[in-house]
Amino acid sequence: MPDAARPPTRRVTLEEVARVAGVSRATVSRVVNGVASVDQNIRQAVERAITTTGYQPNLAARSLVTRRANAVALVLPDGDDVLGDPFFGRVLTGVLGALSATSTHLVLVKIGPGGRERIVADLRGGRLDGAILVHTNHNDPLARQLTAARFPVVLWGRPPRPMPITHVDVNQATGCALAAGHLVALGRNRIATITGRLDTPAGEDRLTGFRSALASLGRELVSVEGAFTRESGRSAMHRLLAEHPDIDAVFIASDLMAHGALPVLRRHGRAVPADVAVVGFDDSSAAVHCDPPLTTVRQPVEDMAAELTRQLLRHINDPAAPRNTVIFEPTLVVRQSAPHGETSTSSVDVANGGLLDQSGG
Amino acid sequence: MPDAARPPTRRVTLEEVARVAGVSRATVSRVVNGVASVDQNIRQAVERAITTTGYQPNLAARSLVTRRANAVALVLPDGDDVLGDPFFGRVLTGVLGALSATSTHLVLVKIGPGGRERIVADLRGGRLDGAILVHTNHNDPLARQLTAARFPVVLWGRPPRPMPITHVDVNQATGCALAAGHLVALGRNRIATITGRLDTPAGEDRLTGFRSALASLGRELVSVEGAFTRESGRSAMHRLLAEHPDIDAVFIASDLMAHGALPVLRRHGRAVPADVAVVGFDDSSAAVHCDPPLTTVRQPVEDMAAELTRQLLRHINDPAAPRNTVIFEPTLVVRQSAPHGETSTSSVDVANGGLLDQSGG
DNA sequence: CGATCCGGTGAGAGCGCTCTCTCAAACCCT
DNA sequence: AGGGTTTGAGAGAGCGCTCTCACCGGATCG
Repeated sequence: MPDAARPPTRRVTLEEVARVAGVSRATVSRVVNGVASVDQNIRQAVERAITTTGYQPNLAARSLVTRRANAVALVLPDGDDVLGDPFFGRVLTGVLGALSATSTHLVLVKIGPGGRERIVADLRGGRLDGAILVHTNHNDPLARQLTAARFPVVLWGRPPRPMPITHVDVNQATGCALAAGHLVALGRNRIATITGRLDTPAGEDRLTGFRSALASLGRELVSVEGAFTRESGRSAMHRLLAEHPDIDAVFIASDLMAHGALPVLRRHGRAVPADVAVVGFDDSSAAVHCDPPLTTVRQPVEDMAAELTRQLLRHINDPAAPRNTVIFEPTLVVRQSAPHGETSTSSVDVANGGLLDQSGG
Repeated sequence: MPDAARPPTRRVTLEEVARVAGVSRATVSRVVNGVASVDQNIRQAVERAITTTGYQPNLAARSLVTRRANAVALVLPDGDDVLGDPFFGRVLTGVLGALSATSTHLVLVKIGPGGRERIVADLRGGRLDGAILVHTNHNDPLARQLTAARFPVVLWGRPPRPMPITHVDVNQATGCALAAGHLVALGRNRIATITGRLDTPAGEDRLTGFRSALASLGRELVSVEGAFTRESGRSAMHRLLAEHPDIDAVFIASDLMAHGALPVLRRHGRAVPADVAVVGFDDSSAAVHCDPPLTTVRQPVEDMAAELTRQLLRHINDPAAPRNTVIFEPTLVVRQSAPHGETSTSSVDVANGGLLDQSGG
C-alpha cells in the first residue's frame, strides 16, 4: 500500500476494484480472501487495481455475511482497581499474544451494572464471537448462562461448582505441595497460611491443598482468611501474629497479599526468613519487589492465558468441539523470603513445567 | 427479556418481528431505535413481539448501514511488560468508565509488527471509529498518519513536536514547581533529579520544568537520566550517588523509578527523608507501597483518561469538531519520603485540581 | 369546502460483501 | 474424435438493517 492512511475521501468498494481490473466482484473477493483457484495473471491485475484504488474491505459487510465479528471479549469482574492488579497485566499480555496471529480484536469488558445483558446482546447480535471470563464473581451466573446458550466461552480457573466449560487452571495441589515441602525441608514446624477468598475456587483449593500436603508431611496448619488483595494480606498478618505469635513459616495464597503482609512482620520484629519464612503464590512482579524478595509458586500466567485464548478460538471455529480442561504445572521459585535449606535433600525446589490435557465433558 | 441467553436456535430478524406485530420492518426499526413518532399502541405491540420472539438486532447489519462500528481502540506501545505498569491500569479504568455510558467497545491494541497497518485497516474498514494513543513511541508516525487521514484520534500527553491533535496532559510545569517548592521549603539545597526518557515529552517537560522552578528559587540542579522503568530508577540512583554523593534531595520523574531507587538509597546508608528527601511523580500505587511511602506529584490519571475518551467520542460524533487540548492541574501528595517541613510556610503542598480548556488547532 | 399540513406508516432501495450455482473453456482418456 | 472431467470466472441472490420517500387520513386554515 503506497499510502495506507490516505484520507478516506471516496469510498472504494469491491465493485470499483472489479471495474478497474476488468473482472467480476466475485474474483476480486477471491483474491482478497486468498482463494487459490485464481489465475496468476488475473490475480496480479486485481492486486494492481487494489493498490491503485486504495481498496480496503468493509469489515461490517463481511461480518454481516460471514457471521463472524472477529472479536472476543475479555470479561473482568467489576471493582475499582481490578486493573491495578499486576495479574491482569500478565493475562492481557498472554491473550494479546495469542490473538496477534489472528485479526481478532480483543474487547475489554468490566461487568458493571447491566454488563451481563450487554455481553449477551453483543454475542447474540454477532458483535462478539466469544468470551474469556476471568475471575468473575464465583456465583456469577454468566458462565452458566453463556455455556447454556452454547456461546463460545472459556474460563480462567476451575468453575466454582462442576460444570462442563472449557477452562485452564494451575495445578493448585502441586503448587501447594511444593510450598509445603519447601517449608518443611527448611525445618519449619509452626506453619500458618493466609488464604485467599475462600468463596473462590483458587482460595479454596490453595487452602485445602496446602493443608493436605502438610498433613501428609505430618504437620498441622493454622489459617487466617484473606481476600487476595494487598490490604487483606496486611490485616490478615496482623490477626495471624496476634493469634499465633509463635509461627515460623507462612504460606500466603497470593504475592499481592504477601506484599502487604511482609511489612507487618518487619514491624512486629520478625526477621524474614530467619524468624518466619514466607512463601507466596503467583510469581507476580510484586514477588520480585518484596523486601526480601519472595519465594513463591510460579503460575505461568501468560502461557495459561494464551492457551485459554486458543481454546476459545477453537470453540469459535468449531462449535461442536468438545470442552477441555488444561492444567498447568506450577514451579517453585526460591528467593530470599524462604531460601534453600541447608539440608539439601530438597528435590522439591523445582518442578517441571508442562501441561496435562484432559478431555472433559 | 424473559430469557436473555436462550439458545440462538432460529435467527430472529426485524422481518419476523414485523410479521408477528403486524407492522412493517421500518416501524420495528423505529421502535428499536427509540424514534419518538410511533403510536403508543403500535409501539407496545412491537415491544411485545420483540419479547416473544426474543429478537436481538444484528449489529453488523446495523454497522453496515450506519457506518459506525461503535468501537474505539486503545493503542499501547509494544513491549513486554507495558501492561504490568500500574499506570495502564489507571488509564484503562478511566477509559472504561467514560465508555460505560455508551455501548462503545474498547478494543485493546498493542503495536506489534504490522500493528500500525492493522489499525489503519480497521479504521478504514469501519471496524473502529477512532483511536486513543497512549505512550506510543515518541517518533512513531502513527499519530501524524492518523490525524492526516482525518481519523478521529486523540493522544495522551502532548505530541513530541507541535501538531494539531486533541490531547490531554498534566501541567508538568506546575507539578515540577510543586515538587521544587516543597523540597526547598524543607531546606534542601543540594537537589538532584532522576529524569524520565528525555526523548519523551513527559521526560523532557519534567526536567526543564523542575530545573526552571528550582532556578527561580535560586537553586541549581544535577540530573541523571532514567527511562521511566523501575530498573532504570535503580541504576540511575546508583550513578547519582556515585557522581554526587552529597545530595540531600531527589526529584524522580516517576513513582515506578522511585520505587526502584529507594532501596539503593537505603543500601548506601542514606536515610529517607533524614539524609535525602525524595519526591516522585504520578501518585501511582507504587508510591503508596514504597518504603517509606512516597511524597509525589499526583496526576489525576483516571480523570484524564476519561476526558480523553470523551474528546474522542466528540470527534467521532462531529468530524468537524475543533481539536482541543485539556490540561489537568496536578497536586502534591505529601507522605514520609519528604514530609511536611517544620517551617510551615509551605502553601505549596496542595494545589487545586481542575482543568483548563484551550481551544486549539 | 377545497387546499394545506402533518403525524404516522409502509415500500423499497440500498449498505458492501460472500458464496453458491452456472457455464465456458481447456484438458484428458480411451 | 467424442465424451467426461477439471479449472476458472461471472451472475446473482442474499446477509439484516436503516433511511428516504411516498402515501394516507385527519386536523387546520383560508
